[in-house]
Amino acid sequence: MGLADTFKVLSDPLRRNILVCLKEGKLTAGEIADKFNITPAALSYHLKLLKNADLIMEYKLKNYIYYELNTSVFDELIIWINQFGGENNEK
Amino acid sequence: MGLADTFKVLSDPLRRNILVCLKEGKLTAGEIADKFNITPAALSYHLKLLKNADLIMEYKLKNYIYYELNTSVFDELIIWINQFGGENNEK
DNA sequence: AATCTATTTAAATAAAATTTTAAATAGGTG
DNA sequence: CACCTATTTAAAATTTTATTTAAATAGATT
Repeated sequence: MGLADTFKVLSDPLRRNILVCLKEGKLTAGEIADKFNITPAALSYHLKLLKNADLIMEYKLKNYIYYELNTSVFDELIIWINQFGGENNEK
Repeated sequence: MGLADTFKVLSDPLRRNILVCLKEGKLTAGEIADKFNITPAALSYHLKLLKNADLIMEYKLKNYIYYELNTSVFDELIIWINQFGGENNEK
């Protein structure tokens, strides 16, 4: 829950790819697991990290758990990066 | 040497702080080690990772090794982040 | 040349992150 | 209610990453 967690969570390629998948819309844990070659338990671990870092949100429906993107945390990240001179990011 | 390495390298707080230090200008390995409570060998390890990820450059002068920032790699990072909707980053 | 200073490299160790396996939970369905 | 499906949790095993310790390198100083 902070910049440090955001960077840490984004350092894993699988977790970044999960976020990319979720751009299209919400998915259940099972649907995400199908897209990647990973066991449900391992996926659950990554989803928990993403959720703790506020990069995704979850809600239950029937006996599924849906996950969806939460992009608001990226703002903090951009601010950190921009301290190194964000002049070239206009376009 | 790619987006994956950039994220991985930035996931460590010490390494991020080293980059922040280097905003002010170049520093020798020793000067950096003084700013943080870390042994020269451990620092050297982190500097190597930062260098491999193209986040810093080094050059030798006398028997010192100077390190300086290379911010160009951040562009790639911004592009990745902006796929999630960079509308709010105008200001 | 001998030695000192700054730094790196290598090997061993320690710590942290990830995966696996097995068991638990919780909500639908027959 | 007994059972199936989706998912999580917990503990152990594995893998990856970081630190320590000791030795090596390279250039400066005497």
